[in-house]
Amino acid sequence: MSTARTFCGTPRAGDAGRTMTVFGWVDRRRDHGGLIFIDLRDHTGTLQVVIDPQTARGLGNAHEVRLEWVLRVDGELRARAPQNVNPKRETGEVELHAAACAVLSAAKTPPFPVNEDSEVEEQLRLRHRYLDLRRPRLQRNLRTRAAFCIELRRALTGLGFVEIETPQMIRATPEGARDYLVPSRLFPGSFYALPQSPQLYKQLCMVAGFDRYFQLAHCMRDEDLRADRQPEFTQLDIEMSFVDEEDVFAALEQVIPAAWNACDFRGSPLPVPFPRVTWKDAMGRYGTDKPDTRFALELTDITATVRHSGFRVFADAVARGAIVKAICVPGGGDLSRADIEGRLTDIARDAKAKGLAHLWKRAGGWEGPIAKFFTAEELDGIGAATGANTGDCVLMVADTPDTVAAALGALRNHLGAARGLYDRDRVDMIWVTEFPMFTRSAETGEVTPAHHPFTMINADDVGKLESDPLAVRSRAYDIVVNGREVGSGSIRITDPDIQRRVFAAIGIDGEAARRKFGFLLEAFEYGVPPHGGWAGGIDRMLMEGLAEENIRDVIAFPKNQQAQEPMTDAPAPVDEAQLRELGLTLPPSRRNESAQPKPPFSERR
RNA sequence: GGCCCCGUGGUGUAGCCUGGCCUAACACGCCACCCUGUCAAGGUGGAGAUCGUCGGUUCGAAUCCGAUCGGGGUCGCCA
Repeated sequence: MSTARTFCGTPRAGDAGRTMTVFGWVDRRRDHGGLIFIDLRDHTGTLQVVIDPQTARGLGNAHEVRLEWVLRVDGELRARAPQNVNPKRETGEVELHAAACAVLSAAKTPPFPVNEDSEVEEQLRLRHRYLDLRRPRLQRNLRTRAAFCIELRRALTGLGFVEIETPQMIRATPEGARDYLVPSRLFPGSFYALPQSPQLYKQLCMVAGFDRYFQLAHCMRDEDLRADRQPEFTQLDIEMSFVDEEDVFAALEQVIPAAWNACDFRGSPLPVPFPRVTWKDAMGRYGTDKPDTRFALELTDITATVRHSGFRVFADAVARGAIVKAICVPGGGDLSRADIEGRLTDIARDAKAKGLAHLWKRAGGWEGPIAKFFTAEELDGIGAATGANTGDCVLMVADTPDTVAAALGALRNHLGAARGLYDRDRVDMIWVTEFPMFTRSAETGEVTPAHHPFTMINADDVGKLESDPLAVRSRAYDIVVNGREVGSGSIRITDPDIQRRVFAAIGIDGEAARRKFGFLLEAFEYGVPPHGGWAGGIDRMLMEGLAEENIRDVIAFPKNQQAQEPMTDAPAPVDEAQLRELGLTLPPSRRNESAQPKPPFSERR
């Protein structure tokens, strides 16, 4: 088809009189009997094609044309009569009078509307993803995704970053998420793993002298899915040599806005530099390490105020070492006792809090079932600490610092969304810094790295590595957008002594370290530059930019919640011969499943 | 693995709480015919659903109960 092609969305009044050829899908048809209008669609928009008796010779079958048929139309573009102009349409001043119309492909009636973004059951959309992708919203999302990525590449390349591909089949590491494994044919019983991230390879690139690396890296993690989590996703991965945090921040504050602003996300540029909050402040003020800073509703500590109060629940808890914190809901006077003791208390309890106390500040003074337990001074103190005004409601939780943060943080997020405390088009992209180096695992009680074990620690805390590891701050940092973590990074350890002591803190001795990460440690013995980097979820950034609530809507061919792909029915059993070649045998209980593939989606419902 | 929500023609919904006027409604789509200026075209007529599945309660179940399957959200999990 070497014919010069005109895109459907492009002709304007000034093009009237031109003879042109357009290709596209039938978006709508309006058949008046003797006169037929067809709106032909491609990715640029739609163009009205007119088939009338004067020009319709040879187009006698035009009445049979249906939605989603693929047509080629040759004709003359004409200006519409003034009364026929459609101002709602980009191409509304013109129309193409068909001289010839070729059906390149007929189409079955689609299983759901393609010419509009109506709600459709997601499984059906995924089953016919090619039709879903043909619809306007996903066309926009994926084209924007491509634009975003090309701008990232442009900006990074302009800053001297080198794009390097790292392997997709690598050695499994037991740490972190569950690996997807790939069996080796030549070494039966041995497996590759698909990368959870290119972490170690990019550090090796630093050793290799590629002092500014980047990659739009595919990462695979076999964990349960969420609205913002797919088993296979894409990270903007960068690493830089001879840098500290400020250099990494500066690079990303240049690169991300360059791409973001080129996409005109939500109509406004990203504020630069990104505001910073330390992990400690984030936990204290917002109750989470990924705060949504679009609204205030901050946590305030009222432990001292209620320590000796007559409200025994608080006083006794504080005596046992608990803290008490509060959030003040502006205008929360409209929260009923049923609201608070129902939905809001459920949220607090889900976060392990034992309960949720509340006080209303009314015109006549403090009210609520527990108001009577506090002195006037204590109530004034709570009011002063929380900044409560008449008409507000103060919600309080007494517990361990972690539980208080989790409960009030969850309430804060809930109330922020439910009460519309922020502009929905606002985007807050912030740094969270100074994460703790280690956390204590809830179930095993073991000390584990909060980020990963190659993260450098704060120089001031080196002395605490053995004596008080949980107090050691790391040089790790996250980027958080509207309360969603989109990426994290750190300055890495290049000092063998520090690395050894960090491993020791998490129970990895020299022998284990050599076994697991020997290639990295050995590489570091040959001249390693100080380095650090960052990796961020492209999909999540696009979600925020495009205001999409689900990661699947920014990915061309995503998996469903069971990590299946309904279009191809992956994963699927394989032939016995394939297994044999790989030296694999399924346990008898699984053989039947293997021998009898699941019925295809169409038969499964 | 836990918890929550959803499942009704091709699509999206109503009906369900309070069982019987449901022989299941509406919009879009689909089919046929009419129609030369529409653009969410219009008009007339039509086809299309054993209400996810199985079981129970009942004289009677889309509706109540139980189980199960499928989808989504979430907690755990995601160094």
